[in-house]
Amino acid sequence: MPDSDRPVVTRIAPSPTGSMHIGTARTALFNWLYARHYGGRFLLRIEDTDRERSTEAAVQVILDGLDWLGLHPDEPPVFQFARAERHRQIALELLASGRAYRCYMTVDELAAEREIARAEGRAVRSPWRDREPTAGSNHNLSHVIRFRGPREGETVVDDLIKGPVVFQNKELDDLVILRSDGVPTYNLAVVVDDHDMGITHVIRGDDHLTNAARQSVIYQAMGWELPAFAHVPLIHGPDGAKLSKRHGAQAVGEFADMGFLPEAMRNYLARLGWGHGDDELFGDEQAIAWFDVRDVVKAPARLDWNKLHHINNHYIRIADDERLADLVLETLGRRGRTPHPDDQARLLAAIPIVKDGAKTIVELADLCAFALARRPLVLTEKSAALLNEETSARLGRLAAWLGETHEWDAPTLLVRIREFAASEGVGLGKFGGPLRAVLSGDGSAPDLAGALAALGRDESLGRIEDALSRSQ
RNA sequence: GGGCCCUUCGUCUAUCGGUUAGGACAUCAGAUUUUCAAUCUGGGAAGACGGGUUCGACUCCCGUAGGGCCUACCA
Repeated sequence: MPDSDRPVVTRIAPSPTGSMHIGTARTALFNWLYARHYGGRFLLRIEDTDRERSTEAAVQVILDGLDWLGLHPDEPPVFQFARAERHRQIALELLASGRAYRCYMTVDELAAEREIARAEGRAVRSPWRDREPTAGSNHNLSHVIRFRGPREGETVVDDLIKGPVVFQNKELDDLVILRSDGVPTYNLAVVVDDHDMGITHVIRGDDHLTNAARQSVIYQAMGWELPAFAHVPLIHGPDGAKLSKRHGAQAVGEFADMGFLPEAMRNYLARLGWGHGDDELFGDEQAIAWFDVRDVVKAPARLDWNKLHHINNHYIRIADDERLADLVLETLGRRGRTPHPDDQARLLAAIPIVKDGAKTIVELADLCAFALARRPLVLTEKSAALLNEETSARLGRLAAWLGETHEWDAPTLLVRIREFAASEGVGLGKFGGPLRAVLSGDGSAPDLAGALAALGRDESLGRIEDALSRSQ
Protein backbone atom coordinates (compact mmCIF):
# COMPACT_ATOMS: atom_id res chain seq x y z
CA MET A 1 0.00 0.00 0.00
CA PRO A 2 1.25 3.47 -0.79
CA ASP A 3 1.57 5.64 2.26
CA SER A 4 -0.77 8.39 1.22
CA ASP A 5 -3.73 8.87 -1.01
CA ARG A 6 -1.67 10.54 -3.67
CA PRO A 7 -1.12 8.47 -6.81
CA VAL A 8 2.39 7.05 -6.76
CA VAL A 9 5.05 9.04 -8.58
CA THR A 10 8.65 7.85 -8.49
CA ARG A 11 11.73 9.09 -10.24
CA ILE A 12 15.31 8.28 -11.05
CA ALA A 13 17.57 11.30 -10.78
CA PRO A 14 21.06 10.62 -12.09
CA SER A 15 23.69 13.25 -12.64
CA PRO A 16 25.18 13.31 -16.13
CA THR A 17 28.81 13.18 -15.17
CA GLY A 18 30.02 10.08 -16.95
CA SER A 19 28.70 6.57 -17.37
CA MET A 20 25.50 5.14 -15.97
CA HIS A 21 26.39 2.98 -13.02
CA ILE A 22 24.74 -0.40 -12.72
CA GLY A 23 23.61 0.61 -9.23
CA THR A 24 21.77 3.53 -10.76
CA ALA A 25 20.18 1.09 -13.17
CA ARG A 26 18.95 -1.06 -10.32
CA THR A 27 17.60 1.96 -8.48
CA ALA A 28 15.81 2.96 -11.67
CA LEU A 29 14.39 -0.55 -11.93
CA PHE A 30 13.07 -0.44 -8.38
CA ASN A 31 11.47 2.94 -9.01
CA TRP A 32 9.96 1.64 -12.22
CA LEU A 33 8.66 -1.54 -10.62
CA TYR A 34 7.18 0.34 -7.71
CA ALA A 35 5.41 2.87 -9.92
CA ARG A 36 4.11 0.13 -12.22
CA HIS A 37 2.93 -1.94 -9.30
CA TYR A 38 0.71 0.89 -8.10
CA GLY A 39 -0.26 2.09 -11.53
CA GLY A 40 1.65 5.29 -10.89
CA ARG A 41 4.18 7.23 -12.92
CA PHE A 42 7.93 6.84 -13.24
CA LEU A 43 9.85 9.99 -14.06
CA LEU A 44 13.37 10.96 -15.02
CA ARG A 45 15.22 14.01 -13.83
CA ILE A 46 18.70 14.87 -14.99
CA GLU A 47 20.61 16.47 -12.12
CA ASP A 48 22.90 18.72 -14.04
CA THR A 49 23.41 21.58 -11.61
CA ASP A 50 27.11 20.83 -11.49
CA ARG A 51 28.04 22.80 -14.59
CA GLU A 52 31.67 21.77 -14.40
CA ARG A 53 31.10 18.07 -14.66
CA SER A 54 27.82 17.69 -16.52
CA THR A 55 28.07 16.88 -20.20
CA GLU A 56 25.61 16.38 -22.98
CA ALA A 57 27.23 13.10 -23.92
CA ALA A 58 26.61 11.83 -20.39
CA VAL A 59 22.95 12.81 -20.67
CA GLN A 60 22.71 10.69 -23.80
CA VAL A 61 24.36 7.78 -22.00
CA ILE A 62 21.62 7.91 -19.37
CA LEU A 63 18.86 8.15 -21.94
CA ASP A 64 20.33 5.27 -23.94
CA GLY A 65 20.90 3.20 -20.82
CA LEU A 66 17.32 3.49 -19.61
CA ASP A 67 16.05 2.88 -23.10
CA TRP A 68 18.14 -0.24 -23.50
CA LEU A 69 16.96 -1.53 -20.13
CA GLY A 70 13.40 -0.94 -21.18
CA LEU A 71 12.72 1.44 -18.31
CA HIS A 72 10.88 4.15 -20.14
CA PRO A 73 9.97 7.25 -18.15
CA ASP A 74 6.35 8.33 -18.43
CA GLU A 75 7.24 11.92 -19.19
CA PRO A 76 10.07 13.76 -20.93
CA PRO A 77 13.08 14.23 -18.65
CA VAL A 78 13.23 17.25 -16.37
CA PHE A 79 16.55 19.05 -16.52
CA GLN A 80 17.37 20.41 -13.13
CA PHE A 81 19.57 23.26 -14.20
CA ALA A 82 16.78 24.66 -16.36
CA ARG A 83 14.81 25.12 -13.17
CA ALA A 84 17.52 27.10 -11.40
CA GLU A 85 15.42 30.25 -11.30
CA ARG A 86 12.69 28.44 -9.42
CA HIS A 87 15.22 27.06 -6.94
CA ARG A 88 16.72 30.50 -6.45
CA GLN A 89 13.26 31.86 -5.80
CA ILE A 90 12.72 29.30 -3.04
CA ALA A 91 16.10 30.11 -1.56
CA LEU A 92 15.08 33.76 -1.41
CA GLU A 93 11.76 32.81 0.10
CA LEU A 94 13.56 30.88 2.78
CA LEU A 95 15.79 33.88 3.34
CA ALA A 96 12.79 36.20 3.65
CA SER A 97 11.07 33.94 6.16
CA GLY A 98 14.21 33.74 8.25
CA ARG A 99 14.75 30.05 7.47
CA ALA A 100 17.96 30.84 5.66
CA TYR A 101 20.73 33.39 6.03
CA ARG A 102 23.59 34.92 4.11
CA CYS A 103 26.97 33.56 5.06
CA TYR A 104 30.06 35.58 4.24
CA MET A 105 32.67 33.12 5.41
CA THR A 106 35.70 32.99 3.17
CA VAL A 107 37.09 29.74 1.85
CA ASP A 108 39.90 29.93 4.38
CA GLU A 109 37.60 30.69 7.29
CA LEU A 110 35.41 27.77 6.33
CA ALA A 111 38.37 25.43 6.11
CA ALA A 112 39.56 26.51 9.54
CA GLU A 113 36.10 26.06 11.03
CA ARG A 114 35.78 22.66 9.46
CA GLU A 115 39.00 21.57 11.07
CA ILE A 116 37.97 22.77 14.48
CA ALA A 117 34.51 21.29 14.15
CA ARG A 118 35.99 17.95 13.25
CA ALA A 119 38.36 18.06 16.18
CA GLU A 120 35.50 18.86 18.50
CA GLY A 121 33.33 16.23 16.90
CA ARG A 122 30.54 18.57 15.94
CA ALA A 123 28.91 20.00 12.84
CA VAL A 124 30.31 23.03 11.05
CA ARG A 125 28.88 26.32 12.27
CA SER A 126 28.74 29.67 10.53
CA PRO A 127 29.08 32.81 12.67
CA TRP A 128 26.68 34.52 10.30
CA ARG A 129 23.79 32.39 11.40
CA ASP A 130 23.12 34.56 14.43
CA ARG A 131 24.31 37.88 13.06
CA GLU A 132 21.79 40.62 12.56
CA PRO A 133 21.02 41.27 8.92
CA THR A 134 22.78 44.47 7.90
CA ALA A 135 20.17 45.94 5.63
CA GLY A 136 21.64 44.89 2.34
CA SER A 137 24.80 46.93 2.67
CA ASN A 138 27.20 44.10 2.16
CA HIS A 139 25.08 41.94 -0.13
CA ASN A 140 27.46 42.69 -2.90
CA LEU A 141 30.22 40.90 -1.10
CA SER A 142 30.71 37.29 -2.11
CA HIS A 143 28.50 35.07 -0.01
CA VAL A 144 26.38 31.96 -0.03
CA ILE A 145 22.93 31.37 1.36
CA ARG A 146 22.71 28.72 4.03
CA PHE A 147 19.65 26.98 5.33
CA ARG A 148 18.98 27.76 8.98
CA GLY A 149 18.50 24.25 10.32
CA PRO A 150 16.96 23.49 13.68
CA ARG A 151 19.46 23.08 16.54
CA GLU A 152 17.14 21.35 18.95
CA GLY A 153 15.27 18.13 18.74
CA GLU A 154 15.61 15.37 16.24
CA THR A 155 14.63 14.56 12.69
CA VAL A 156 13.32 11.11 11.93
CA VAL A 157 13.56 9.69 8.45
CA ASP A 158 10.93 7.00 8.30
CA ASP A 159 12.66 4.92 5.70
CA LEU A 160 10.63 2.22 3.95
CA ILE A 161 13.63 -0.10 3.88
CA LYS A 162 15.68 0.79 6.95
CA GLY A 163 12.84 1.69 9.25
CA PRO A 164 12.89 4.88 11.32
CA VAL A 165 16.33 6.49 11.37
CA VAL A 166 16.88 9.17 13.98
CA PHE A 167 19.20 12.15 13.51
CA GLN A 168 19.91 14.72 16.21
CA ASN A 169 19.34 18.11 14.63
CA LYS A 170 22.46 19.51 16.20
CA GLU A 171 24.47 17.02 14.16
CA LEU A 172 23.15 18.48 10.93
CA ASP A 173 25.06 21.44 9.54
CA ASP A 174 23.50 24.45 7.87
CA LEU A 175 23.89 23.45 4.30
CA VAL A 176 24.54 25.85 1.50
CA ILE A 177 21.45 26.12 -0.67
CA LEU A 178 22.65 28.87 -3.00
CA ARG A 179 26.26 29.13 -4.10
CA SER A 180 28.10 32.42 -4.25
CA ASP A 181 27.60 32.46 -8.02
CA GLY A 182 23.87 32.17 -7.50
CA VAL A 183 23.59 28.58 -8.64
CA PRO A 184 21.39 26.42 -6.38
CA THR A 185 22.93 23.36 -4.79
CA TYR A 186 21.81 19.78 -5.01
CA ASN A 187 20.07 19.55 -1.66
CA LEU A 188 17.83 22.51 -2.38
CA ALA A 189 17.18 21.57 -5.99
CA VAL A 190 16.17 18.01 -5.11
CA VAL A 191 13.63 19.12 -2.56
CA VAL A 192 12.09 21.74 -4.81
CA ASP A 193 12.02 19.47 -7.83
CA ASP A 194 10.69 16.44 -6.01
CA HIS A 195 7.97 18.63 -4.56
CA ASP A 196 7.12 20.32 -7.84
CA MET A 197 7.13 17.05 -9.73
CA GLY A 198 4.78 15.56 -7.18
CA ILE A 199 7.15 12.76 -6.25
CA THR A 200 5.50 10.59 -3.61
CA HIS A 201 8.26 8.03 -3.17
CA VAL A 202 11.92 8.88 -3.23
CA ILE A 203 13.67 5.58 -3.91
CA ARG A 204 17.39 6.17 -4.24
CA GLY A 205 20.84 5.00 -3.22
CA ASP A 206 21.86 4.37 0.34
CA ASP A 207 24.40 7.16 0.08
CA HIS A 208 21.57 9.67 0.39
CA LEU A 209 20.25 8.50 3.74
CA THR A 210 21.87 11.38 5.61
CA ASN A 211 20.66 13.79 2.94
CA ALA A 212 17.12 12.61 3.61
CA ALA A 213 17.36 14.19 7.07
CA ARG A 214 18.80 17.41 5.71
CA GLN A 215 16.17 17.56 3.02
CA SER A 216 13.37 16.76 5.44
CA VAL A 217 14.00 19.94 7.39
CA ILE A 218 13.77 21.97 4.19
CA TYR A 219 10.44 20.34 3.35
CA GLN A 220 9.26 21.27 6.82
CA ALA A 221 10.50 24.85 6.53
CA MET A 222 8.54 25.18 3.30
CA GLY A 223 5.49 23.52 4.78
CA TRP A 224 5.53 20.86 2.08
CA GLU A 225 4.35 17.30 2.45
CA LEU A 226 7.24 14.89 2.80
CA PRO A 227 7.62 12.08 0.29
CA ALA A 228 8.16 8.55 1.53
CA PHE A 229 11.85 7.66 1.50
CA ALA A 230 13.41 4.33 0.60
CA HIS A 231 17.19 4.05 0.54
CA VAL A 232 18.44 1.03 -1.32
CA PRO A 233 21.87 -0.38 -0.55
CA LEU A 234 24.67 0.05 -3.04
CA ILE A 235 25.97 -2.69 -5.29
CA HIS A 236 29.44 -3.93 -4.44
CA GLY A 237 31.97 -5.86 -6.47
CA PRO A 238 32.51 -9.61 -5.98
CA ASP A 239 35.14 -8.79 -3.34
CA GLY A 240 32.79 -6.67 -1.30
CA ALA A 241 34.42 -3.36 -2.15
CA LYS A 242 32.52 -0.62 -3.87
CA LEU A 243 31.91 -1.65 -7.46
CA SER A 244 34.45 -0.10 -9.75
CA LYS A 245 36.03 -0.56 -13.14
CA ARG A 246 38.45 -3.19 -11.97
CA HIS A 247 35.56 -5.57 -11.26
CA GLY A 248 35.00 -5.94 -14.98
CA ALA A 249 32.23 -3.47 -15.55
CA GLN A 250 30.15 -0.92 -13.78
CA ALA A 251 28.39 0.92 -16.57
CA VAL A 252 25.16 -0.21 -18.16
CA GLY A 253 26.64 0.23 -21.62
CA GLU A 254 29.41 -2.19 -20.81
CA PHE A 255 26.93 -4.90 -19.89
CA ALA A 256 25.17 -4.30 -23.16
CA ASP A 257 28.41 -4.61 -25.10
CA MET A 258 29.33 -7.78 -23.26
CA GLY A 259 26.21 -9.35 -24.66
CA PHE A 260 23.74 -9.36 -21.83
CA LEU A 261 20.07 -9.14 -22.71
CA PRO A 262 18.09 -6.29 -21.14
CA GLU A 263 15.42 -8.64 -19.81
CA ALA A 264 18.15 -10.72 -18.20
CA MET A 265 19.59 -7.61 -16.58
CA ARG A 266 16.17 -6.67 -15.26
CA ASN A 267 15.64 -10.11 -13.79
CA TYR A 268 19.11 -10.26 -12.29
CA LEU A 269 19.05 -6.73 -10.90
CA ALA A 270 15.60 -7.25 -9.41
CA ARG A 271 16.82 -10.41 -7.73
CA LEU A 272 19.88 -8.63 -6.40
CA GLY A 273 18.79 -7.18 -3.10
CA TRP A 274 15.22 -8.23 -3.40
CA GLY A 275 13.45 -11.54 -3.57
CA HIS A 276 10.08 -13.16 -3.72
CA GLY A 277 10.37 -16.49 -1.94
CA ASP A 278 12.26 -19.04 -4.00
CA ASP A 279 11.47 -17.44 -7.33
CA GLU A 280 14.58 -16.88 -9.40
CA LEU A 281 13.52 -16.50 -13.01
CA PHE A 282 10.60 -14.22 -13.62
CA GLY A 283 9.42 -11.67 -16.15
CA ASP A 284 8.34 -8.09 -15.82
CA GLU A 285 4.68 -8.86 -15.17
CA GLN A 286 5.54 -11.02 -12.21
CA ALA A 287 8.15 -8.61 -10.90
CA ILE A 288 5.64 -5.77 -11.09
CA ALA A 289 3.00 -7.82 -9.35
CA TRP A 290 5.35 -8.95 -6.60
CA PHE A 291 7.55 -5.94 -6.02
CA ASP A 292 7.44 -3.80 -2.91
CA VAL A 293 10.32 -1.58 -1.81
CA ARG A 294 9.71 -2.60 1.77
CA ASP A 295 11.03 -6.05 0.87
CA VAL A 296 14.33 -4.73 -0.42
CA VAL A 297 17.19 -6.19 1.58
CA LYS A 298 19.04 -3.80 3.89
CA ALA A 299 22.56 -5.01 3.23
CA PRO A 300 24.60 -4.15 0.16
CA ALA A 301 24.75 -6.92 -2.45
CA ARG A 302 27.71 -8.14 -4.45
CA LEU A 303 27.67 -8.49 -8.17
CA ASP A 304 27.86 -12.17 -9.09
CA TRP A 305 28.98 -12.78 -12.65
CA ASN A 306 28.15 -16.47 -12.51
CA LYS A 307 24.56 -15.87 -11.68
CA LEU A 308 24.24 -13.06 -14.19
CA HIS A 309 25.61 -15.40 -16.85
CA HIS A 310 23.23 -18.14 -15.82
CA ILE A 311 20.21 -15.86 -16.02
CA ASN A 312 21.39 -14.41 -19.31
CA ASN A 313 21.73 -17.92 -20.71
CA HIS A 314 18.16 -18.62 -19.72
CA TYR A 315 16.90 -15.59 -21.61
CA ILE A 316 19.03 -16.40 -24.64
CA ARG A 317 17.45 -19.85 -24.73
CA ILE A 318 13.96 -18.48 -24.84
CA ALA A 319 14.78 -15.51 -27.06
CA ASP A 320 13.56 -15.24 -30.62
CA ASP A 321 16.20 -16.51 -33.05
CA GLU A 322 15.84 -13.64 -35.48
CA ARG A 323 16.45 -11.18 -32.71
CA LEU A 324 19.50 -13.16 -31.61
CA ALA A 325 20.77 -13.24 -35.18
CA ASP A 326 20.51 -9.46 -35.35
CA LEU A 327 22.35 -9.11 -32.07
CA VAL A 328 25.09 -11.48 -33.21
CA LEU A 329 25.51 -9.50 -36.41
CA GLU A 330 25.67 -6.32 -34.36
CA THR A 331 28.37 -7.81 -32.14
CA LEU A 332 30.30 -9.04 -35.16
CA GLY A 333 29.96 -5.63 -36.73
CA ARG A 334 31.55 -4.03 -33.70
CA ARG A 335 34.47 -6.36 -34.23
CA GLY A 336 34.84 -4.99 -37.72
CA ARG A 337 33.60 -8.01 -39.60
CA THR A 338 32.27 -7.39 -43.10
CA PRO A 339 28.78 -8.77 -43.47
CA HIS A 340 27.72 -11.23 -46.18
CA PRO A 341 24.28 -11.38 -47.75
CA ASP A 342 23.47 -14.82 -46.43
CA ASP A 343 24.69 -14.24 -42.87
CA GLN A 344 21.17 -13.97 -41.54
CA ALA A 345 20.11 -17.26 -43.08
CA ARG A 346 23.21 -19.07 -41.87
CA LEU A 347 22.74 -17.70 -38.36
CA LEU A 348 19.11 -18.72 -38.23
CA ALA A 349 20.18 -22.26 -39.04
CA ALA A 350 23.00 -22.32 -36.50
CA ILE A 351 21.52 -20.44 -33.54
CA PRO A 352 18.95 -23.06 -32.54
CA ILE A 353 21.61 -25.71 -32.15
CA VAL A 354 24.12 -23.62 -30.20
CA LYS A 355 22.12 -21.14 -28.16
CA ASP A 356 21.75 -23.44 -25.15
CA GLY A 357 25.44 -23.13 -24.49
CA ALA A 358 25.71 -19.37 -24.83
CA LYS A 359 25.97 -17.25 -21.73
CA THR A 360 26.24 -14.01 -23.66
CA ILE A 361 25.63 -12.75 -27.16
CA VAL A 362 29.39 -12.54 -27.58
CA GLU A 363 29.64 -16.26 -26.79
CA LEU A 364 26.75 -16.94 -29.10
CA ALA A 365 28.60 -15.14 -31.87
CA ASP A 366 31.65 -17.32 -31.25
CA LEU A 367 29.53 -20.45 -31.28
CA CYS A 368 28.06 -19.41 -34.61
CA ALA A 369 31.43 -18.67 -36.17
CA PHE A 370 31.62 -22.07 -37.88
CA ALA A 371 28.41 -21.40 -39.77
CA LEU A 372 29.52 -17.99 -40.96
CA ALA A 373 32.93 -19.10 -42.23
CA ARG A 374 33.35 -18.97 -46.01
CA ARG A 375 34.72 -21.73 -48.21
CA PRO A 376 37.35 -22.75 -48.58
CA LEU A 377 37.93 -22.83 -44.84
CA VAL A 378 41.37 -22.26 -43.43
CA LEU A 379 42.20 -25.16 -41.14
CA THR A 380 44.06 -24.45 -37.96
CA GLU A 381 47.24 -26.40 -37.42
CA LYS A 382 45.52 -28.55 -34.88
CA SER A 383 42.66 -29.30 -37.26
CA ALA A 384 44.91 -30.06 -40.17
CA ALA A 385 46.86 -32.47 -38.01
CA LEU A 386 43.74 -34.59 -37.61
CA LEU A 387 43.78 -35.37 -41.32
CA ASN A 388 46.02 -38.26 -42.16
CA GLU A 389 45.73 -40.93 -44.76
CA GLU A 390 43.35 -43.02 -42.74
CA THR A 391 41.03 -40.27 -41.57
CA SER A 392 40.98 -38.55 -44.93
CA ALA A 393 40.00 -41.74 -46.65
CA ARG A 394 37.28 -42.31 -44.11
CA LEU A 395 35.97 -38.78 -44.53
CA GLY A 396 35.85 -39.37 -48.24
CA ARG A 397 33.70 -42.43 -47.73
CA LEU A 398 31.57 -40.53 -45.24
CA ALA A 399 31.00 -37.74 -47.74
CA ALA A 400 29.83 -40.24 -50.29
CA TRP A 401 27.61 -41.91 -47.71
CA LEU A 402 26.10 -38.61 -46.66
CA GLY A 403 25.66 -37.62 -50.25
CA GLU A 404 23.07 -40.32 -50.58
CA THR A 405 21.12 -38.93 -47.68
CA HIS A 406 17.81 -37.51 -48.84
CA GLU A 407 16.48 -36.00 -45.66
CA TRP A 408 19.06 -33.42 -44.56
CA ASP A 409 18.01 -32.80 -40.99
CA ALA A 410 19.74 -33.41 -37.70
CA PRO A 411 17.87 -36.54 -36.56
CA THR A 412 18.30 -38.24 -39.93
CA LEU A 413 21.92 -37.20 -40.18
CA LEU A 414 22.62 -38.56 -36.74
CA VAL A 415 21.22 -41.92 -37.80
CA ARG A 416 23.23 -41.82 -41.02
CA ILE A 417 26.42 -41.02 -39.14
CA ARG A 418 25.82 -43.87 -36.75
CA GLU A 419 25.12 -46.24 -39.61
CA PHE A 420 28.31 -45.15 -41.28
CA ALA A 421 30.29 -45.72 -38.10
CA ALA A 422 28.82 -49.19 -37.85
CA SER A 423 29.63 -49.98 -41.45
CA GLU A 424 33.19 -48.88 -40.84
CA GLY A 425 33.36 -50.91 -37.71
CA VAL A 426 34.54 -47.94 -35.65
CA GLY A 427 33.11 -45.62 -33.03
CA LEU A 428 32.13 -42.03 -33.66
CA GLY A 429 35.27 -40.98 -31.91
CA LYS A 430 37.29 -42.26 -34.84
CA PHE A 431 36.09 -39.63 -37.24
CA GLY A 432 34.14 -37.13 -35.15
CA GLY A 433 37.19 -34.99 -34.55
CA PRO A 434 38.35 -34.84 -38.17
CA LEU A 435 34.82 -34.21 -39.41
CA ARG A 436 34.36 -31.38 -36.96
CA ALA A 437 37.72 -30.01 -38.00
CA VAL A 438 36.89 -29.82 -41.68
CA LEU A 439 33.40 -28.49 -41.04
CA SER A 440 34.54 -25.65 -38.82
CA GLY A 441 38.18 -25.10 -39.59
CA ASP A 442 39.06 -24.79 -35.94
CA GLY A 443 37.14 -27.67 -34.43
CA SER A 444 34.75 -25.35 -32.67
CA ALA A 445 31.62 -26.76 -34.26
CA PRO A 446 28.94 -28.09 -31.95
CA ASP A 447 27.14 -31.38 -32.24
CA LEU A 448 28.06 -33.12 -35.51
CA ALA A 449 24.61 -33.83 -36.85
CA GLY A 450 23.47 -30.39 -35.82
CA ALA A 451 26.38 -28.72 -37.55
CA LEU A 452 25.77 -30.65 -40.76
CA ALA A 453 22.10 -29.77 -40.66
CA ALA A 454 22.84 -26.10 -40.00
CA LEU A 455 25.35 -25.89 -42.82
CA GLY A 456 23.16 -27.67 -45.30
CA ARG A 457 24.05 -30.40 -47.74
CA ASP A 458 26.03 -28.43 -50.30
CA GLU A 459 28.05 -26.42 -47.81
CA SER A 460 28.80 -29.47 -45.68
CA LEU A 461 29.90 -31.70 -48.51
CA GLY A 462 31.76 -28.80 -50.05
CA ARG A 463 33.76 -28.19 -46.92
CA ILE A 464 34.70 -31.84 -46.67
CA GLU A 465 35.74 -31.87 -50.30
CA ASP A 466 37.78 -28.69 -49.91
CA ALA A 467 39.75 -30.17 -47.06
CA LEU A 468 40.31 -33.52 -48.72
CA SER A 469 41.42 -32.10 -52.04
CA ARG A 470 43.87 -29.84 -50.29
CA SER A 471 45.40 -32.45 -48.06
CA GLN A 472 46.42 -34.44 -51.09
C1' G B 1 37.30 12.04 14.64
C1' G B 2 31.72 12.48 14.59
C1' G B 3 26.74 10.89 12.87
C1' C B 4 24.16 7.04 10.49
C1' C B 5 23.45 2.19 8.02
C1' C B 6 24.63 -3.02 7.53
C1' U B 7 26.20 -8.46 9.09
C1' U B 8 22.27 -16.39 7.30
C1' C B 9 26.25 -21.48 2.88
C1' G B 10 31.87 -18.80 -1.58
C1' U B 11 27.65 -15.42 -3.83
C1' C B 12 22.24 -13.81 -4.18
C1' U B 13 18.47 -14.90 -0.92
C1' A B 14 14.02 -17.66 2.26
C1' U B 15 12.93 -17.86 7.37
C1' C B 16 9.85 -12.91 10.20
C1' G B 17 10.37 -16.99 18.62
C1' G B 18 9.65 -23.52 18.02
C1' U B 19 12.31 -25.83 10.53
C1' U B 20 16.74 -31.94 9.84
C1' A B 21 17.79 -23.45 8.61
C1' G B 22 14.87 -23.97 2.36
C1' G B 23 16.02 -22.41 -2.86
C1' A B 24 19.26 -20.49 -6.79
C1' C B 25 24.27 -19.63 -8.84
C1' A B 26 29.05 -21.54 -8.10
C1' U B 27 31.59 -26.01 -6.51
C1' C B 28 32.52 -31.45 -5.99
C1' A B 29 31.17 -36.66 -7.43
C1' G B 30 28.62 -39.81 -10.75
C1' A B 31 25.61 -40.68 -15.39
C1' U B 32 25.31 -39.49 -20.59
C1' U B 33 28.63 -38.39 -24.72
C1' U B 34 31.05 -37.15 -31.47
C1' U B 35 35.27 -32.10 -28.74
C1' C B 36 33.36 -28.12 -25.70
C1' A B 37 28.97 -27.19 -23.79
C1' A B 38 24.31 -28.68 -22.49
C1' U B 39 21.40 -32.31 -19.81
C1' C B 40 20.30 -35.80 -15.57
C1' U B 41 21.37 -37.71 -10.46
C1' G B 42 23.69 -37.06 -5.91
C1' G B 43 27.02 -34.59 -2.13
C1' G B 44 29.45 -30.81 0.77
C1' A B 45 28.54 -25.84 2.28
C1' A B 46 25.69 -20.66 6.63
C1' G B 47 23.04 -17.71 11.26
C1' A B 48 30.48 -12.63 12.69
C1' C B 49 31.60 -12.84 18.15
C1' G B 50 30.06 -12.15 23.46
C1' G B 51 26.28 -11.26 26.79
C1' G B 52 21.23 -11.02 28.05
C1' U B 53 15.30 -11.65 27.54
C1' U B 54 12.50 -16.30 27.00
C1' C B 55 10.23 -22.84 28.38
C1' G B 56 12.65 -21.93 23.57
C1' A B 57 16.34 -17.65 19.70
C1' C B 58 19.04 -16.72 13.05
C1' U B 59 14.69 -14.15 14.51
C1' C B 60 13.95 -9.35 20.34
C1' C B 61 17.68 -6.16 23.49
C1' C B 62 22.86 -4.59 24.73
C1' G B 63 27.96 -4.74 23.67
C1' U B 64 32.30 -6.08 20.53
C1' A B 65 34.38 -6.82 15.80
C1' G B 66 34.16 -6.09 10.68
C1' G B 67 32.16 -3.59 6.26
C1' G B 68 29.73 0.74 4.14
C1' C B 69 27.64 5.79 3.64
C1' C B 70 27.69 10.94 4.94
C1' U B 71 30.53 14.70 7.16
C1' A B 72 31.70 19.93 -0.47
C1' C B 73 29.79 26.62 -2.74
C1' C B 74 29.62 17.23 -5.95
C1' A B 75 25.39 14.83 -6.78
